[in-house]
Amino acid sequence: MDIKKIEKKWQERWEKAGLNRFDPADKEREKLYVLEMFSYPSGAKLHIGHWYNYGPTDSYARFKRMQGYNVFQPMGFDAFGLPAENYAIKTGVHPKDSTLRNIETMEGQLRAMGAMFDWSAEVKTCNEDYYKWTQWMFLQLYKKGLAYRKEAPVNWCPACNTVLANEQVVDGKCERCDTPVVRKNLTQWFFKITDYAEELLSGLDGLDWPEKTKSMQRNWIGKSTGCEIEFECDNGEKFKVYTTRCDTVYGVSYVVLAPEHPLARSLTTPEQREAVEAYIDYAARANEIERLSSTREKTGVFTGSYCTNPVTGKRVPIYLADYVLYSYGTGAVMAVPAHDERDFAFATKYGLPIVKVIENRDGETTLPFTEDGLVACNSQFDGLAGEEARDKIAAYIASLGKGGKKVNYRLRDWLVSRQRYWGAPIPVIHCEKCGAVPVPENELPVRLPYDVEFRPDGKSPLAKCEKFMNTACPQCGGPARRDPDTLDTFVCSSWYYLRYTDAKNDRAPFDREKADRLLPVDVYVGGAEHSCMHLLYARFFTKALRDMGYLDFDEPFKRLVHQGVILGPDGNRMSKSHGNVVSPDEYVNEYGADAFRLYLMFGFSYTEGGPWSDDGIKAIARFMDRVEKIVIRSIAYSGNAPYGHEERALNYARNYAIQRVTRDMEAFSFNTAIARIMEFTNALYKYDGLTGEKDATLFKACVRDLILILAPCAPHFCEELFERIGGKGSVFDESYPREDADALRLDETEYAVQVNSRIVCKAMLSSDASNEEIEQAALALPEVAEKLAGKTVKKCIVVKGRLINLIIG
RNA sequence: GCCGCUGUGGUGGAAUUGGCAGACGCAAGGGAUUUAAAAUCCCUCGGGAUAAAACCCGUGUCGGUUCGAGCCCGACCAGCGGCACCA
Repeated sequence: MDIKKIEKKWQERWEKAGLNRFDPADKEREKLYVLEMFSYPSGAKLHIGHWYNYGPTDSYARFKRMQGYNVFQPMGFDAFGLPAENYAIKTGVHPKDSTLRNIETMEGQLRAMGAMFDWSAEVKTCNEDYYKWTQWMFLQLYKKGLAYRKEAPVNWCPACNTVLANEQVVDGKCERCDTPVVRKNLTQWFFKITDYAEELLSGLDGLDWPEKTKSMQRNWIGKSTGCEIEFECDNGEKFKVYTTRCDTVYGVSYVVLAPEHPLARSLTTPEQREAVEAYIDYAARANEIERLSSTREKTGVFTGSYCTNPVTGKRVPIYLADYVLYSYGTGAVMAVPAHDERDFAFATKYGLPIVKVIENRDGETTLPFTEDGLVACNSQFDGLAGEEARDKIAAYIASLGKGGKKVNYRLRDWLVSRQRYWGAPIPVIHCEKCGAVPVPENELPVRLPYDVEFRPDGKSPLAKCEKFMNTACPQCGGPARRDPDTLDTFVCSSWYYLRYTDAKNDRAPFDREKADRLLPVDVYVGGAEHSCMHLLYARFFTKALRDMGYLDFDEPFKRLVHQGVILGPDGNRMSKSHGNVVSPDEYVNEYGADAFRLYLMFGFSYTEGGPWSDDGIKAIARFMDRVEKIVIRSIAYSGNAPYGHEERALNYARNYAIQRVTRDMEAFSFNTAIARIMEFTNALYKYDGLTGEKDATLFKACVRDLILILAPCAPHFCEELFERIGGKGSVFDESYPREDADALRLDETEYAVQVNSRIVCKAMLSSDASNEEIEQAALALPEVAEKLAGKTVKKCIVVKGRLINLIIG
């Protein structure tokens, strides 16, 4: 078979017949939205990871199409982002030019793969017709109060004199120059994802996602139930602390505010002023490496002020320490050194009292004792423990009007500003009179200018482009400046699955009816590295758009599958620096797209991945060769043998294969699906090799089914074979074979016969025998009789169709 | 430190979810065909023991539950991934 020729032939036919497209007019077939995470065009070519993601998933989509679904499988490009910009900085090639060029090659390669992508729905996030709507999304969130601006610390590289994205910070250092990154306060745009923390958490329960991914998201959201407690300072100022251990409130020996806490300075006494200022300065300068270290010694400073524990009435000193995070809870904690390791370390260092108020129920109480125990502090709560103690004490605090139960989340609001060029400009205008004014929707898109100096020199690249920056305030008409920042690329990818449903719409980001019809995505396939970013952001967008009335569903991705990672032959992640990158191209050239896809499907457990090895790729070519040969042989097959034992065996093999392959394809268990197809092929060879008259009708029907069940996994190849045996039109317009339950019902089943749980022999027993009959048959076996000699059967276990176990003694 | 996952032949990986461990392949060895090679086809292929069999051992380690454990429970070891001063 001339692979190159048939690939081209069928790809053209599919395109012409519109076979790859979702048919919106067809209301008969049930829709099925199969989505692969779109491509990131940072390199010019498809790598094995793309193939591994898209090839097998396309086979799944084709399989579902044959099962009668109206399948929608779009593809596009996540085209904004740092790599293109960094490449530009290095080489001088404009990000737009390199990106569009990369997209063009990748698109060609994706088409050559032979996947049934619906290219009529293609999106490229860097094009105006897309980012216009990304900006529109920003404006809707802004209107809804879900986008806001505040000053926040960002990663700053003092050597490059620029802000870095989180992804650019590797082990606390700048990825380009290895300089430790420091924090710097800048005014930034945020999305209020925390408003949805609870729903993002509870919504996970109903999703058909890998448990690992769900637990990562749960962890990331980090719900914690605790208690807020208000402390009043000597000067009358009040602040709240947050604790999950309000049962230890009787043991508070000091309180700590984060150095950034707004009361930090006002609570400082004149004598402490100098030390406090020095400490605040020190904390602000602490670099990422230091901050990341949990073994770092605790530091802090006394403010000079005191406040009162509302439960005990005791006065305790107020400290500042950077082991308290301003961004979590209230930015202030009560310190109970006896029952918290951090407080214990701090109190020990600064000579603060350590007061034990919880006793270990089962043994000695060695401090710090951080587990649940009995309250023991001469209070009305003595003797209570754990949750009960916390409930009662929280209720008591609430009754004092000093706080009460409170839920907190670890999740932070999403910082979306980037001081970068290659992204969607933030559609906001800053006016001296009116402040931050959103760009009116009818003025979108805010175009990203082409001629911009994007080499880093400490300023946002767009800020240096006067033509871009200078504009008029939409509110007062006076001179104003545009926001010089661009949106995080994750904003672009948070709604692309919606745009696919209506990619050409120039009046709206998507049509509600179309979106509601196609969504949610039925199966979403992509790498696990996006567990806490993209997948969480996309869920947030869906929920926010729902609440704004643009959608009618709660979750974007019903089922999620992560393909594994194909590593280099040395077991390391493929990378240029490791020198272990394997290119798919040479294999695709030599063996063809189908063989390469088949090999990826057969050689790995899909969700596991593993080190690349081409050991078996020849075997796949051999397998395809065997299939082709038997198909050709079947064409001239003749014979009219009566339906006998061999025919039944062949028909069994056929139906067994259909049954198992159907199940395995559904489960993304591609390696076993192909193993079953190989077995069926072997059965055909076996039948063919028999002497005597053959049943040509059966044989041809079997060969036809072989082509059909293999078709999703080797599309061009099977189209060609289907045509050879006289099939009309596309094999993908055929129904996927269904197993015949009768053919799978055998008269006799092989049983493993055990005596005292050890296998004695095997026996063919009637399939519809009762347990008693099976037992009798087993007892009649000579091997069993031998073991039984003189002993009695105490128990008999029968597993229908599998084994019988006689317990004797 | 916390959370999660994984551990099966020389090798990639299976195992109907508690029921014959090692499907399907690869590699290896032997044979057929061939002047020869490639290709193709057939046989063997977890370990031990044996002339061969019966038999014994075997799913990271050690225990447990069960008629029966790769699968469930407990403790540990190793590797991978995520989070990490979240009060």
